[in-house]
Amino acid sequence: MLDIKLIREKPDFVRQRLVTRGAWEEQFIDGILQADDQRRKALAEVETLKATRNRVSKEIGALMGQKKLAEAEAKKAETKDLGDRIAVLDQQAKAADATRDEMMLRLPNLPHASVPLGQTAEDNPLVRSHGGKPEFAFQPKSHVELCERLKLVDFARAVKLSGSGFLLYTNWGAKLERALIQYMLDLHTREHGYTEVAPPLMVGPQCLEGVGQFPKFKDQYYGVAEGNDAAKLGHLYLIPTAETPVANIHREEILSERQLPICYCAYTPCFRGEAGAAGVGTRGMIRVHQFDKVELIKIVKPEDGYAEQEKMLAHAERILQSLGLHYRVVQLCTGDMGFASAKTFDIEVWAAGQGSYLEVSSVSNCEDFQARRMNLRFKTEAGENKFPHVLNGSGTALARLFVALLETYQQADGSVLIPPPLQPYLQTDRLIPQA
RNA sequence: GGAGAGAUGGCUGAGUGGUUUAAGGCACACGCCUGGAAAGCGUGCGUAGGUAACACUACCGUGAGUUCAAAUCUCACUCUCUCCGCCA
Repeated sequence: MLDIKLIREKPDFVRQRLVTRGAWEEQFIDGILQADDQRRKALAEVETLKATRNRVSKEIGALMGQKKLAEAEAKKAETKDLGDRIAVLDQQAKAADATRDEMMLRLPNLPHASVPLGQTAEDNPLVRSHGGKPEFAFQPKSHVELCERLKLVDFARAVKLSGSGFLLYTNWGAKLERALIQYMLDLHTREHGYTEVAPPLMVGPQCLEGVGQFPKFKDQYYGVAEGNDAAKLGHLYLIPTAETPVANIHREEILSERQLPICYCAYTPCFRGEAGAAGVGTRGMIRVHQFDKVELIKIVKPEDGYAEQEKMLAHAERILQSLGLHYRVVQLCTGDMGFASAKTFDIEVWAAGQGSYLEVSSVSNCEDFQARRMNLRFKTEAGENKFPHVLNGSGTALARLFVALLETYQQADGSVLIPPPLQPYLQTDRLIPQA
């Protein structure tokens, strides 16, 4: 959520920044200002009336104490109709408040001044590239073929269980998935200073609203019902990312400055309806309804926000570097950024079988946008309450990383080499085709 | 699912209609005292809106209601704890 004071004082600046994102929501600004004005006018009036009422009520109390009942009754008559006017104005202020907030929740974050202007992913500048594309003396295979030959994923039976867009990892596939998760958690907790958490996989709507997934993208997530009670549908949602529960851990709290920065990492499955994404049925593991991810979350002082984002990006890159994968980092342009983000870097790993780069990480600083929505604050040494910056980054997403590993390390004989960091977890240095 | 108890500021804990616009304690900050510290003493110390600054307004789980006046009375809901049942 944006600061209402900023909208009030610099509406044109806010409008202009929103337009750089291609956000049609800038049209809400006039409505917000109008509702805000109505709210403030109603409040100013009703507060004066309440002050009067409080004063007279106190006088009545004093008169009753002195047994001056007649005078007390006279005073009561005096304030009799005050209550009705207060009720009406209270109602007006509340209605204006609700109208304002509903629109405020629909405004995306403002891009940081350093974010390049652009409309689509085509306009995202390359930041850097690491390693080079692996070269093969043979035609590299797609992960789908490799998975089938190595019996790592049973695509057909997953469909039988849950429909398209789900994966059934088998044998070494399941082990490789688990090894990757554990390797990444170990690296981030041991060497990058993150505290591991294992959050709930179902959350209430306030968490989705807190990080900015609601209300705009409400139709993209899985709501769950308890038993056959359809009335309970929508009380809980399957998390689309660990960001949803983990960023909300300290919602509605006032942290002390000494606690910052708070750094969490979490492994969770992620559930996404991907409504509107044409042909989820894209063969393979690249776009699925459920995938695993190790997520990084930081809550930091505003002045540290962007330095911490660089560090988080380096932490995610370290995973790919240590696994010997070729990747590139791009910065998202204004038009391609997510709803809550002020500045985002994506990491894309090279998938030789696809002949393309796959997004495996997105590292965003949401500044105080989410903190405002969650009412998450910290108290400075000077005793002032401020909103911290909240950062999230994938470190990294599985499925696609799995794809890149297989396609990068495939050999002419159909086997796949396991890079050294994963060997202790798997107790093998290669996967060999099954009979 | 059944029965009971409860929800007050960072914590603890008083408060059953009007000097409570939340007592006392702990913790915290500053000062005095001290060679230094502890103890002791003094001052300050919730959140948000509002103001140049005051004033003022709201908030005692949430939402409605009664009243001139609600932490306090009424109703509904939510959550927590204890016991029972079912269950991995």
